[in-house]
Amino acid sequence: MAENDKQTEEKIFESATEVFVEKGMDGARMQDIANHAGINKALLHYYYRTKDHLFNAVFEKIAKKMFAKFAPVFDANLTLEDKIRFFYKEHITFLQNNPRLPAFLLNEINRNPARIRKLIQNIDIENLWRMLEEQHKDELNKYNITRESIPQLMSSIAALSVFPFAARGILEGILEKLGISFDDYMEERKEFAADFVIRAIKK
Amino acid sequence: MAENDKQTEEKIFESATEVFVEKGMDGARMQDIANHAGINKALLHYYYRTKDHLFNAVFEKIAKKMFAKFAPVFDANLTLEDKIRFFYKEHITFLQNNPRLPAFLLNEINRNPARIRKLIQNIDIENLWRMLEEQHKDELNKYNITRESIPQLMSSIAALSVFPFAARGILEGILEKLGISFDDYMEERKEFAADFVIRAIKK
DNA sequence: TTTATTTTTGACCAGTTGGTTAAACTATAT
DNA sequence: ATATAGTTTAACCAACTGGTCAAAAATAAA
Repeated sequence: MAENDKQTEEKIFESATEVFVEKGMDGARMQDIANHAGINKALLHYYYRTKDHLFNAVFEKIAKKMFAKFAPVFDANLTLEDKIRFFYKEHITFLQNNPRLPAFLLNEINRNPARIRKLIQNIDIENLWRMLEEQHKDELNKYNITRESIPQLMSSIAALSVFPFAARGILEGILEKLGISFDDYMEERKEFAADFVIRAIKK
Repeated sequence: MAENDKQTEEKIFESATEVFVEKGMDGARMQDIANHAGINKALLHYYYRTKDHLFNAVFEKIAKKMFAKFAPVFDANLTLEDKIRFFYKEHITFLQNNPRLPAFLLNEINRNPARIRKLIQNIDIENLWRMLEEQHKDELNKYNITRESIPQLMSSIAALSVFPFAARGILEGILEKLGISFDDYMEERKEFAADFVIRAIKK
């Protein structure tokens, strides 16, 4: 019964995602995932042979979902500054809805760097730079952006939105003492980060 | 024999640090730590009653070491811009020598946010702001820094140096395709991050 | 040397974990 | 209805894990 199949398999996948994201690969228990899905533990192994298989399926989906959020920026028909503003609005909103993803991904990537390599291989940065150069060739001379500085710039842009979520546990503690909620801080950040980057790259 | 005591206890602590940082609390095995220290597993429990005790000791020491690196910036007798340059030089050099610390700390903080709260409570941010205001009262009007934007600014500054290490697994993969080594990227970053921040805060 | 104290060890244990298996159940096809 | 194939379960297992304990070894005190 393909219908029920999908239901069960999906239920397993969703439960696994929740448990893995919260506890990490090492901390997650197959029994937890089974309970969470309301099924027998053996059924997990029926659909996904091992814990590793299940984890890899979950990890790959999440990683792709995360990377996909960076893509739209490059084909949007906007000025460079508006692209930056657009990116932070979109990306931070996405992370607000999936606040545990950064910490999960960073941790698992660190635990097994090889796993992410396959996904990275599909990214063509040279081409990315060419697109950027073409789309903004007339306004690019107003900014401190060169082909050489792209890695530094890109990682800085990502850092400003990803880091606060990855470091939420500390940040929340500090903000609390100042009477600021993490949500307010993050909402404010959409604009702050964009302004920050724009000023930093302006000649 | 207090002499030998210290030796053994220290050897355990160092081994535990290495294993915990590499594998995390969940991934670390007491047997691994014992092997690493060249002693019997029961001896771990003799000095540190449980895995939790041992982990907490390790975690607290590392967290304090990490936070301590932020402090010198506030009492150095330098202009604001030089303080920023000084910070990145010092902080990134420290992380170059302890490249796994960011991922470890972020992960464990995320796994148990309560643990870090105690350490944060000692930080007086209001006082920090007062110091900054006093030390740089004549040059502060040249920058876009207000009491309200301090959390956004501070977290941004930290993000630029910490994030690349936390995301090393991804970053290294991307840099590799461009023929850049992580070490070169990180060395370059000491200056890039400082310039980036300084331009971003300048009026 | 003898005694008392501390440090270190090997053997062991109970609980947990990922994974297996044979049987029961369900749905589809003949 | 009955055989067939796919789905789900309860019971089970071997390996592993943190932790214990009594005895041995090493050190200090008498």
